[in-house]
Amino acid sequence: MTDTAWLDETEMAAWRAFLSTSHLLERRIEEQLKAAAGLTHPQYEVLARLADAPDRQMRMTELAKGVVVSKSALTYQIGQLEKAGLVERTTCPSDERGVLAVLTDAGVRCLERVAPGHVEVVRAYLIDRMTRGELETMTAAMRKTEQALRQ
Amino acid sequence: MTDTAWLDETEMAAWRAFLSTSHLLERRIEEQLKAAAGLTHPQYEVLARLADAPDRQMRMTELAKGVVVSKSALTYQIGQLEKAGLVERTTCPSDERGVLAVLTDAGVRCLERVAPGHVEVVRAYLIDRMTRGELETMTAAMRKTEQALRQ
DNA sequence: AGGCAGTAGTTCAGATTTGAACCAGCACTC
DNA sequence: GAGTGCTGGTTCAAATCTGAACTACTGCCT
Repeated sequence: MTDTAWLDETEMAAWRAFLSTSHLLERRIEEQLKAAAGLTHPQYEVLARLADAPDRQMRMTELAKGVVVSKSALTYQIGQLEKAGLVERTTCPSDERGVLAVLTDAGVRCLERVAPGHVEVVRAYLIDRMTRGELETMTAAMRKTEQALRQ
Repeated sequence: MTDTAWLDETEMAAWRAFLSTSHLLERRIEEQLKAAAGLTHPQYEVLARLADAPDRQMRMTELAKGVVVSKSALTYQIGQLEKAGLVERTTCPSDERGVLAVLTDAGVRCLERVAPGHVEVVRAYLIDRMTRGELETMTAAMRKTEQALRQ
């Protein structure tokens, strides 16, 4: 415990920049989605993931892992989206205890309506401010961390 | 609204990687801090910022901006840290409405005790997985976004 | 001085998140 | 085919976050 490998200037700057930026961006996205459609960011992510999935449906646990929220948070959010008519629950045919979240037609339309504004923000603040090279470098770096954190 | 500039493969991959990674890392850090000292990540950040500040003290608003939380969240967290004896509140001498959050000696000791483990995680999952070049590239990219988001 | 817009913090209500406890169904063993 | 351990989701209580009032003080402007 005595020989801690502290972060040097460069490393600390990198960490702080990463941390602040991710929080600031999260905030901005949340604000935009709330204003545009009354959605939270996790809710949007759920819709987006489902839209990409085969048959527009996914298992709860799989979805939770993709969106990176706890199982209980997902249960809650799917409940909200269900109330809003954007998602439906079905019991999984192959596994009786499983639940499939299915994107409804209303959900598809909602996503189509909201996506442009959302992408706009992601682009304006993050993507379009990087060169192609930076983009690829960052992705590579993020992927390494992501992989490590997913075990 | 018809001509949305969607994200191409590379851009989408970058965005997804960034998003997932930041959430996963946040989760891991939160878990580590909770286990090691019963602190939340924002709480740790408050202590760390104060430790770096002249006289180990900072104005509430300034601190809130640094840590990237709402003013009310900071009020709450400072309350918690105060209960734990790690921080104290002082009224600002130059501005009667202002409040200074001051790190106590106990706060310093707590930070000294917790910091190594925290840095360890940041290093193990993020910093040490990047080359120096990647580190610098990422920092540059993050800084651009950060600056844009801070107006 | 007196008034007034703006800033600093707090309070408050409402929404969301998390981990732990829990129930049910699957899968494997003996 | 009963027993056992695991996995999938939900429920629950507690903690935290946010934005919207609200109060108090500052700094100008006249």
